[in-house]
Amino acid sequence: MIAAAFELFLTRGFEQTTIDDIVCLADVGRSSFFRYFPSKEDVVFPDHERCLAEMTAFLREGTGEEEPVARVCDAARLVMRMYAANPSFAVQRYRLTKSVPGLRSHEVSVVWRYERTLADYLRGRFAHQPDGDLRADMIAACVVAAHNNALRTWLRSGGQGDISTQMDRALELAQNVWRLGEEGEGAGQQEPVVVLVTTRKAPMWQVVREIESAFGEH
Amino acid sequence: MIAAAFELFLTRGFEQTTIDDIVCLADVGRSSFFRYFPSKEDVVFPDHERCLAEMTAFLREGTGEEEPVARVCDAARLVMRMYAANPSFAVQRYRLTKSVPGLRSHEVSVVWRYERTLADYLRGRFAHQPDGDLRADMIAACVVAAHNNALRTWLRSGGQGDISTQMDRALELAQNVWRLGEEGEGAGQQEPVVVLVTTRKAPMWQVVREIESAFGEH
DNA sequence: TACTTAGTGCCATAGAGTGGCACTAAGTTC
DNA sequence: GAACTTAGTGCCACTCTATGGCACTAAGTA
Repeated sequence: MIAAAFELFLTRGFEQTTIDDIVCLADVGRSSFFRYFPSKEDVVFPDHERCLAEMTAFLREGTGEEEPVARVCDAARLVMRMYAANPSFAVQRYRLTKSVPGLRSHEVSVVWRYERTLADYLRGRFAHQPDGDLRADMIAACVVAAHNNALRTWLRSGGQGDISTQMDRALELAQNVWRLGEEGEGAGQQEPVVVLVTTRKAPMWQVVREIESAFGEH
Repeated sequence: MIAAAFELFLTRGFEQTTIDDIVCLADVGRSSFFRYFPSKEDVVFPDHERCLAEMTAFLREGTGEEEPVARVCDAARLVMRMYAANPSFAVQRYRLTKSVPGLRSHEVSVVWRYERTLADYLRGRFAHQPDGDLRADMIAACVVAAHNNALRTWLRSGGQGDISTQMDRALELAQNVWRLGEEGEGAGQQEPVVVLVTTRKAPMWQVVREIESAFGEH
């Protein structure tokens, strides 16, 4: 059915293809189509449901000791692998999705479910932190954006070359942004820290005066 | 029509309400409905199209001198103000959207258009930077996530109190994360900076020694 | 042989969304 | 003032998605 659907979608277009056309070509009954795919759009994304379940399981099976951001990055890589497992199919689907608004919005809501899955995991990990929910949502959004950026770059190039190196670069950037953020805030609230920022050109007497005023009565 | 639709949606449910029901109650013709709203879902989000146009215009009318991240945060505030202009309507819509999957996915694709608008603006501003597109996508995703987090918190509380303070907090966190990221990379390469990190408990002689070693021959 | 159970196909139905046609009300041109 | 555009509206017919009910087959089971 998937093969038949794609053949028709790519030749005569998505809207121009009816369910009847597909089931005729695939030689199955009309109701069988809807038994496997909830809607016409779903035949274009047949493996997302399974991948989403994998991601949920992957995040659940952690020990709770892992670095949270690294964990969601690894979870995002599951989606990447699903695309990379079948490059030509992925590229065909990308071109189709790009040109059909209905498919695009369907894909967007699928992506949103991935993002919610990641965010819910992070919310659990950040439950103790102040602004934990906010940070969780932002990090999840960041990771998904990085993932999609790398994925789309690869898809635009026709599925040539290696995705994983570009994906690593993108996810690493996301990870760095949030690693720096956590160190700066987390440690800062436990114990007061004095940070002096100046240039080498500053005269020493001025540096010493700034230190004295920062330390106060000490 | 909007009032009639919401009255029916809230009493008997979204799926249980047909277009005929709405146009009967509103006393208009059936085709008039589709002349104003492309789909049944769109009657729930009547002002997003206008708001999206406002956001596009706001980002276009900039001089190009503004801090990019601050600019997209201000753009996000346009959406907030649209919700805040009519709190009771916003809360009704929130409860409706939360419970109807079809409306939820429709809202998600609307949010996606906002995110793309912000990302496209940032891509333009970061055109010269390495990884500009990637950073643009991630920042846009972050800002949207922060905005939605604050907005949903406010909507869950029933639209009570002031959104803008919570929104400021959320957007400021997003801004800080990306400001720190840029300073660390961009400014750090232009001029060497000495950063001294220590605690108040450290004895002064040790602080001075660390300063001397940091400044070296100076 | 009779009885479940999963999988399938066929049929009827509701309802979304599209397009065509006619009508009205307003302004416009001659 | 009469004929003519133009926007806005209502009505109607039609296509297609999606749902649900019913019957049939095949395979295993008592």
